[in-house]
Amino acid sequence: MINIVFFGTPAIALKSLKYLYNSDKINVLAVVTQPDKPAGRGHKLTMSPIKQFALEKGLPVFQPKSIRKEPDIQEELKNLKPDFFVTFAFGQILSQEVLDIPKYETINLHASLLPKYRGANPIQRAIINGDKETGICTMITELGLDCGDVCLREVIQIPDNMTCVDLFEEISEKSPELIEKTLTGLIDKTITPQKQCENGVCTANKLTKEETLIDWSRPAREIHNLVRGIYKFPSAYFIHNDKIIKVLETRVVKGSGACGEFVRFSKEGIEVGCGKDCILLVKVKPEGKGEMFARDWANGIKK
RNA sequence: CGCGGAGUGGAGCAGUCUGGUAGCUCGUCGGGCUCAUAACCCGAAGGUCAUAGGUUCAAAUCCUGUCUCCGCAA
Repeated sequence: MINIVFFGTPAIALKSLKYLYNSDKINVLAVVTQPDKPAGRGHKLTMSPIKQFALEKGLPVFQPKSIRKEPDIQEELKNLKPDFFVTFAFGQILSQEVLDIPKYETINLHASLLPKYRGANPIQRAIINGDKETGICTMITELGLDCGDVCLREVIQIPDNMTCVDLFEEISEKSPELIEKTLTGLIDKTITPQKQCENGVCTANKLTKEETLIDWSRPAREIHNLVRGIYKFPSAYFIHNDKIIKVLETRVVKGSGACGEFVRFSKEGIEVGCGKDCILLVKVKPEGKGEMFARDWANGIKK
């Protein structure tokens, strides 16, 4: 039985926690997650999906504002005598004091093929950049940003119209077993962590508001990648009559026209001119409205 | 009580300020035409205007409560 403490916050890590909780090789001692935060409309205090699960199962939950600065919680974790810490989208930087707590190592699951896309936003970046494949890695956590030695990796293909929701789903499906294999492999010494090749290093920065505004002078292909890369949150958008119009689904089509101009209305949607080719708007979400087909939206705006 | 938008035939919208016959762009159904890359012409069906009260001779429209959906922000 391998004793672990699970560090995680958002939904993508939930399947992994469930899997490890139900595994007969793993014993989850406790869960560490971000503090409850006001979220959503009305600013209701909301707990993370990870905390919700932990509460249901009666697991101890720790919610440090910053784990580095809370020796009390560190002490409590030490008393649990964990073999490993497992982190997956936890959202806080660990310190050496924290890394020293588990008997063996701290294992992190990172959603990219390291050393590519170290950092905050690997999943969406892979799609936005038009990559054909990405993946998941387990690694030994060290102090730097996602720079530790890699234990196991798994490649995931990115088909042409995959959205980041699809990719999130696939990653959350495939991660649990990879984590379990990593833990058992490290115990059996069948896994030898490999240094990351320093050549291919690149970081995946957080998205800025500016990036999510569609620039019609870009090639249609790039706009399409942006749209599917940040579907369905926060979504790429443009402004029409002072309203935010979010773009949820697009296709690249042949054609030409002035950048940002509605070139053609069809049964499929609205074709808009771009830097190269045209982008077909299929589904949109105008400010204050629900999701709708672009063709329906067009019915309301044309005079 | 964080700020704000919206609920009108099957879809997307206008009409609400300034109360007085339910309108537009589509879809559907029927008929006609056909060269038409959003086909075109003619016709029809389909709405207790989210919901509950109130004001009024008269409410989609003004007032009050409730429900639902959404954008920002975090």
